[in-house]
Amino acid sequence: MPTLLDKPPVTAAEKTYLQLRRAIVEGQIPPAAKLSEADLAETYDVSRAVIREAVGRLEGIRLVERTANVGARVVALSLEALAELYQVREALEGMAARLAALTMDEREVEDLHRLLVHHRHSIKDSETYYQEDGDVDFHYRILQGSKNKHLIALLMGSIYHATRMYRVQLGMAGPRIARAFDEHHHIVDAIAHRDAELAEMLMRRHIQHTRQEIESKLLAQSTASKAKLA
Amino acid sequence: MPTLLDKPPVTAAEKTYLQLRRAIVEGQIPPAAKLSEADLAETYDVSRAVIREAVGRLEGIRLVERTANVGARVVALSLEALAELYQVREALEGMAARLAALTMDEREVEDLHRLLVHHRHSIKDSETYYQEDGDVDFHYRILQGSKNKHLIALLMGSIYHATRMYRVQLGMAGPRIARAFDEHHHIVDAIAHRDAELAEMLMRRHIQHTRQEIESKLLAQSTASKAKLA
DNA sequence: TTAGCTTTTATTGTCGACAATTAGTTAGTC
DNA sequence: GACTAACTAATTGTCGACAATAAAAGCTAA
Repeated sequence: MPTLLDKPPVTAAEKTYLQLRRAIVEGQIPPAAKLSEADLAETYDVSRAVIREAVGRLEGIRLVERTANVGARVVALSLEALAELYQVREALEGMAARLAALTMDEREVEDLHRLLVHHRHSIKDSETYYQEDGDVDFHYRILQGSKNKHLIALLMGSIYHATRMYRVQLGMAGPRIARAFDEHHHIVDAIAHRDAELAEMLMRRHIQHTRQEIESKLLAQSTASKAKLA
Repeated sequence: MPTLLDKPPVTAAEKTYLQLRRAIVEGQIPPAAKLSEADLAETYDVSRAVIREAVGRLEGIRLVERTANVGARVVALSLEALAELYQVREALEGMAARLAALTMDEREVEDLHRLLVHHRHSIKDSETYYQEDGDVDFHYRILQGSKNKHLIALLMGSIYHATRMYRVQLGMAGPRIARAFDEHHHIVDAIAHRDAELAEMLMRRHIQHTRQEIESKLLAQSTASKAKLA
């Protein structure tokens, strides 16, 4: 998965930020967990100042909530927060698809088609191969095609991490394969035809479906844990 | 203007953050200016650690860009950055209006109408009274009506500050009065009628018009400074 | 046993100092 | 005069220590 920071980190704070972000998103540090600066400083072998910088940045991308004089905590996952996240994502990625339809050049569109062909082969060869990476790659390409750095920073610097966090916690292998592929295909067609309106609409619908999938999984999980109590 | 942080700041870092943010948005610290931690620490009578926290937060809301080992600089204003900002704003506020149409209750909608009536009187009594505040208040109300905390945080915590910064630098007194009022009115009508689609469309168009206004002002200003050289 | 108050402990916020890096200045060469 | 290398100064990044605050623990009375 390409990231905004493909360059190696320069400062210890940045390196620690990346490490912490990964630990949170992948679940080593679970949702709602309290973050202790002293503990983390020991774990990562840096001073507390470095941890504070890193945690401050994690707060900025909404993976962490900080309370003055109390400390920082990983955000808790909830249906409400998920809905809010996906409404934001829908708006931003809809706009990204719209812009992509207007600004992507022929070669970029070709690359996108080629990516789809590649994904189709992956689906046939192995249903577990390239599932989430394919989806992420697809969205990444559209986003780059938007040519809007602000949009890119918002989605890749923040939204996508939160999205991934839900997936990891729900043990989701990746997005729906066949239907998602169809949706990808239609989106690319709209972009290729420079139909910004349609591209946006299809992307937004695609995001809505993804949201529904995660919501039902989250509901099923909380129902299952309730059944355990009975 | 109501802010997300109506409570007085608890920590020195937060207080300094608010002060710095204001200084940047209102132009006391101009765009592209280099920020010196030592100078700022002296100016605000705090330690450098406090400044670093505050500047880190300003980076998180994209008012400041930081380079490792070099320092921080207020973002430069440009046509390109303005376009990107407004594309993001359009997507988010369009979504906010859509959600407001779906979630605002009758009393909230009434309050919104009352606000419009109040604005109409302000326009008649004095064309300079409540111009920008009215617009901001309007958008604030819609945003609150969306009931999406993530959306609210993005717009009020970041986007609106950048928007204000452009206005201040361009010496703009506020938004277009008569036409903006009409647009506000249509948006409120759509919300009152629970027409989410229309509310979103009208809000997005409203934002587009605002963008065009700022762009032409920015162009006029850069043309004028070029004419001075000749 | 529970609730409220006080004390203790742990943690966060801020400080000044040292280490590391970059930008600016100066001297030498062509 | 222009360019380059070396040196110096300024600034940023990180450190450990102290101050301030909240949470936890302990004690007492009802």
